[in-house]
Amino acid sequence: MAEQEKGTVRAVERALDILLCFAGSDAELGLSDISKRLGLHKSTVHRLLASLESKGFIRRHSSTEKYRLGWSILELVSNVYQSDALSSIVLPEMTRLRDQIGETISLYVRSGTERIRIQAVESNQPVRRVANIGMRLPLHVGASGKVLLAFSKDSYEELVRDCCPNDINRMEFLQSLVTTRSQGYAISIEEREPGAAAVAAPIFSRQGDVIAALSVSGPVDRFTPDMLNVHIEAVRRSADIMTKMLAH
Amino acid sequence: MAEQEKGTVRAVERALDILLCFAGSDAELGLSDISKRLGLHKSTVHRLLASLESKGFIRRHSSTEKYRLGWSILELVSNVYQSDALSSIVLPEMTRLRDQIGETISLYVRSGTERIRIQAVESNQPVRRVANIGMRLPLHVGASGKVLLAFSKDSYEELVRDCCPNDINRMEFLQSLVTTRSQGYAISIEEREPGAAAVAAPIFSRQGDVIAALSVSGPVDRFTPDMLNVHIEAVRRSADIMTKMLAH
DNA sequence: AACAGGGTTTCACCGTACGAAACACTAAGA
DNA sequence: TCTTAGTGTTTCGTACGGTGAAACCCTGTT
Repeated sequence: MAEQEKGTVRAVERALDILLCFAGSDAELGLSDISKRLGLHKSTVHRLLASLESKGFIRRHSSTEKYRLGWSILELVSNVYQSDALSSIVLPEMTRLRDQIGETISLYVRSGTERIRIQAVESNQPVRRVANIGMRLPLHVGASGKVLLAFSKDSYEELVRDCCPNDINRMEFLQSLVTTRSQGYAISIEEREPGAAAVAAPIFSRQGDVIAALSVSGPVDRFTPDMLNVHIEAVRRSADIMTKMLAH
Repeated sequence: MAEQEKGTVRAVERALDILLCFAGSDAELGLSDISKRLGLHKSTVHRLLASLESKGFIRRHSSTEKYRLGWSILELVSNVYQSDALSSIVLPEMTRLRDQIGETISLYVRSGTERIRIQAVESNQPVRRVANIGMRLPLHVGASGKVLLAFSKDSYEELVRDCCPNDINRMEFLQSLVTTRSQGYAISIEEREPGAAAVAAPIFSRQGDVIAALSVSGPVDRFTPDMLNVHIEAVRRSADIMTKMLAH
């Protein structure tokens, strides 16, 4: 479990860590599962779960008696999208782009040393990229990660220090960012995941800051050199349209 | 703010109450807004917000400096749907029903004395019902509420005690539940909201418990007596199909 | 019967969460 | 310019709330 930051409430952080145990694919968890996972005493977890349950963030399944996420999360999710003009404004264009090129479209934002997929429109093809909203991915690999970094206003020193793992060649890391920046897009061929490829381009705010990466992704065998050029052209055009949309 | 329950952690409940301040349409809130709304001291709210922010449940907007929901909510929402077989399994049938009759389709579950819309497929018509997922509504009014109550295994005494407000005629309340139960569906004509009408039917679990209400809703002028019969027939058939889907 | 593993309850204690107050900053009004 | 109002941030003493430990309860397995 993470160390407590200054000015925060330990009990609250612990409760939120419990919630985040469900951020993966675990549908339900028992009290002991959580206790072991977080290294907290059973009675502590019991109380924290009772608190989460009292506010509807956790519920117990009627037959298994194990804990699941509650409906309060749903109450909040509408607000996430309402308050985030970005993903709702650009959704129609993402859908259009998906229909145009037939691959899965995703929108990523940066959060510290990671990127989060905040919106996605999946391909309709039988074999497709599954794009779970809310998923966190490393920034240093993948087309979208490279775009978010390359167009970031942080210095290269900061980027290397914060986002480049020790087992990666720093010069190559930087070079890929420089390349991405001059090209205006980034490509990833099985860089993050075997069998998957992606092309990404940056979306800018009114002030010229990169605020998101728009990504086209799919099975690598569909990303032939010819198709790659088509995707690059399309994703860049759409990202430009979105940048303009967000300026109004 | 609600009283603290036994066996819960006050600090955690307070933090979750802060999160639930965003369950409405407030995109962003200031520290003082929250402090006033919940009756908590500013420094308390400050600490709780720092805790929520440390785990990504809250973020501060770069220009306004006010608080908004964070991306951690998105991380959890995928799991809500994955772990809730109900809404993902029945979504295709909801979409088909929407395409068949052209009105907004919603799925509600009961949570205490309220119902929550856990899934929705909106009409494509220019004038339509907007259906925010996660929305909480009272159980004692509206077609879906009546369905959830009428087919509940709770005794009528319990239902009246828990769900019937004091300013409502209890005999009429009970009578509407008895009617709903014998008909197998419920109708609401501007009962919950001016200009809106709905028809709802129950979805049952394998064990015969009502687990959700399937609702068709739209502008009341479109719910003529003829259309009403069409909607009743359609929603009941779909609810039956869904009940069978969930049995496998 | 014993054991394991799930969750629930009780209790002493101490350190964590709290409220109060001061502080810092900005904007608006006189 | 000064004052006031309002926002958020920091500091500090204290008491009570959160904690871990242990016992307990229940169910299932050997």
